[in-house]
Amino acid sequence: MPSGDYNPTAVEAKWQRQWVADETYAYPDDATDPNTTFSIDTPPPTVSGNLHWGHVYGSILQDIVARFERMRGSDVFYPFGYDDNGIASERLTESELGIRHQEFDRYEFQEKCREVCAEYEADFTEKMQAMGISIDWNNTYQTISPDVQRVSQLSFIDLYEQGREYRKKAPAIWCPECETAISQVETEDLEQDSHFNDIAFELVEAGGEPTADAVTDEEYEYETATQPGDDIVISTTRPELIPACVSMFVHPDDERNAHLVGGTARVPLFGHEVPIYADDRVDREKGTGVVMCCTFGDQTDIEWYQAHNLDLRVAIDESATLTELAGTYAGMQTHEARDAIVDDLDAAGKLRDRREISHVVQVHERDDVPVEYRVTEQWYVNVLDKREEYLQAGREMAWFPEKMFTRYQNWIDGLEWDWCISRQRSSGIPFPVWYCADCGTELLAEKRDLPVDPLSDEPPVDACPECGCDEFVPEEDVFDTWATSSLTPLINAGWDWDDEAGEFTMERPEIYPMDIRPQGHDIISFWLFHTVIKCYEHTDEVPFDSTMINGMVLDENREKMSKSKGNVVDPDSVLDEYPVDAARFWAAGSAIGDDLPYQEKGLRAGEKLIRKLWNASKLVDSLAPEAVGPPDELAALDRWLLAELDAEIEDATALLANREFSKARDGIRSFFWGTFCDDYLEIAKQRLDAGEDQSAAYTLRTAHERFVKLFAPLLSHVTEELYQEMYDPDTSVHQSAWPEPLEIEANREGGNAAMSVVGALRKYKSDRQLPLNAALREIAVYGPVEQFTEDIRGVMHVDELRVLDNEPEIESVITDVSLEYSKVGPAYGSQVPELEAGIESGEYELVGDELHVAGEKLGAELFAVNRERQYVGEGEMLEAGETIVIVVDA
RNA sequence: GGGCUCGUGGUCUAGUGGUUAUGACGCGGCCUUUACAAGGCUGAGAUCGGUGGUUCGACUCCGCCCGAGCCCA
Repeated sequence: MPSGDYNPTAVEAKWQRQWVADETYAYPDDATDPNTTFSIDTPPPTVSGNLHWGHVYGSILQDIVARFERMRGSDVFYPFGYDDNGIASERLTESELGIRHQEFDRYEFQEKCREVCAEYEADFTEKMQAMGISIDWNNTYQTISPDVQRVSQLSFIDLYEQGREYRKKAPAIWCPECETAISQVETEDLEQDSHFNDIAFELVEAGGEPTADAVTDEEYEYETATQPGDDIVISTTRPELIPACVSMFVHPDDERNAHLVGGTARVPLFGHEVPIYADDRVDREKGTGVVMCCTFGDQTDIEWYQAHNLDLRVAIDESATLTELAGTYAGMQTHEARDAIVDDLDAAGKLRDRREISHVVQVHERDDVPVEYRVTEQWYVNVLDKREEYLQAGREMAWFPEKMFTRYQNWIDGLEWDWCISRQRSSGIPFPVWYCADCGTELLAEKRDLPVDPLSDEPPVDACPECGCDEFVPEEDVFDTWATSSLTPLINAGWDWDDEAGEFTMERPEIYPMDIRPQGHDIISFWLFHTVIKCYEHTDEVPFDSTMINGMVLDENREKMSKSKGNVVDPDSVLDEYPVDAARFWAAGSAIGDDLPYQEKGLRAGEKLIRKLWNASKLVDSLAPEAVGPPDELAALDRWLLAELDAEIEDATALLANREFSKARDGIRSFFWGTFCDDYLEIAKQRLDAGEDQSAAYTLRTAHERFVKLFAPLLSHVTEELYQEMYDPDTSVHQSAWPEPLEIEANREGGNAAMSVVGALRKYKSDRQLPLNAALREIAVYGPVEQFTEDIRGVMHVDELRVLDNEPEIESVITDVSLEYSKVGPAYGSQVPELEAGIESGEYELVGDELHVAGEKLGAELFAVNRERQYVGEGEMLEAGETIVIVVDA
């Protein structure tokens, strides 16, 4: 039985261990009915570091949903995965061991990744279990495991067979540090200090005659080139790219330089001649109006390369080293070459100016190294051709909150590239592909053989079906991380290929499509999108019935947490100090989709609620220690409490079903604290102290058990302790049934009136600095409290309470007339100010139940008369809403 | 630069056209009612980011501006 102070440290740890040992949250083996399963597809955390506060927040929100749906009777499928293939995990391994992947044989490096990830995963698992998240620990996966590799390769082959993948040699975004292609979504902007270098190219031949304006433009820093041999000055932050220069551009509206179009210029130091074109993608705001195009400095260069069919001059290789094309600079790193070329330009008199600027560069998000653009052969998934269909797929999901669908829509609207899924990395899932050494035909593995590794496995044929050649080149690339982590619904459902039947199958068809996909709003665009479209292509079904989008966790000052700012909240130190249930209370304070600042006072408020629940439970247990059956007749106050609780249960259920955690939490909390503890419990205590009272005992236990259940999804540990101590030592509260309304008839109006009488008497005593248990000799009440007089008397220590049949002697003075604007507005429109002026100046009359003002007659429903009531009889009158309380004799 | 979201007492937050704007934390005052003083009662504290507009009426709808977050360029 609950006694003493609540000890969360011991209690929480006890249940956490027991839940895991008992497999309390295991998904039943025999579940087969899609209508009674509730499946959650959690995005597996990328194994790239330790658990952070954002994980804590997101996990708790998922867990609240899981616990709520479980109590509502569903077989909840709540798996857990680790995303441990891909660049993030490789980089973790490199930094953890202080190595570079290039230094090792591929398999050796993979082994090291497995070892490092295993340590991090074990630690992560321990922490998730120490938060009591109701994950089914029998259903876990790692994206690098052989069975997931099989799913991933099956997905590749299926999409290939559907004609939705292609291999192409094209400019791709490249990380020179990781030495791999990366996708657009893996880049981010970074503000960097740099220099603008004004470099003089030599005009070889103009395309036409310059206008008079061109030559005399005085606003311009440099003279316009008009004659062969004149300087054309360009500004660039990347002078090391001039060996890769293939053309120059001016804006079509640029009259000053219009004559250059069609001509050619000579690149300084390198001497090659490049054509000059017009293109409206030239930024006229920055630089000199003339720009160079190199293959490749940025995305515009790629667009120009494709639009104007330019040459390809590759001056930078996969490791950001200059190539032979760079002549004497070959072998230098880009930053070395940059300095050397600037020095040489200066020496040659070609450097006109050099000034410091700060500008935004595209970097790889994993290492902040500026990306390059390289023409390489990569695999792509078609996405651009089905935008409308994928948008429709997104529309078919329920979005919590709805407004987040816009993110998905904007992402699709802005798509410009197909999805590059190949990576030139060591540790990842291999493409199940070989190429004919002779004709290049693509040969895919047989589905039954998966997973395969082309580097060690043989292709499925002895000779090329196209040319008969018997030599094959294995594909060395591996899949992009998201090519696999976008398959989690299929991984969870046990998607596979039945070779005999020649069809795809699912081990757990009842969980697919999955009921909910929770995630942060930052990953809607790539992770959610990719998951929706890939699963949709494989199954012709949208993989999720609903998606729940949580906001970001911010620091106490509402700023984003980041290591560089040093404002990161460490979960371990918070959970050393506060119970997990307190963190759960804090997390449940979020409106879904909104960002939530970490607030220590939020955790303290959680602690207070836990303590209040514990203490109230102790009192309930001491007042009604044994289970009692329903009495023949429930007292009016008990019916009132249970009916009010019914209403709260209906509200809370609807709110939780709609993932409105904050409102559900605050509603349950304030009803429990205010109505149950402050109002009802004080009275029930009096009744039970006075003697046996089956009605009160039954109501106390019934209501309390329902509170324990209502709080269970939110405060999962303390409720488990209370439930098993007080109600059922053999069942977890989390496996018990969510409360249904009892639908007891009650005089709710009378009960509420009685509570306002109690409130008024408390205020009366408080105002007079009396103790709350001070006795009052006699009071009179005018209001519907007949059934509650004994309750009021007991709790407020009133000797005599009379209920008045008639309104007591009251003199009322009209203080104001207020209009019912929602009715007056539509009816009188622009006349409203006249009515208001009439009331304000007192030029109105009350005739019967009509208000005559400004020449209009307003019916009773259009206004209300406010009166100040003054009691003129014996004793003192207190206001208690509609009810009147008179303290006749204190 | 573009899109989306957010801006409400000192702090966090409810409130999408109509009384006196919700609650919590903090703050002031009072009260030992044997579950809880980490409690109870009560009080003060907000020109609802700014500015124009629509409307009889705007925290709420629209335009612009400022600030923050995310995504994209």
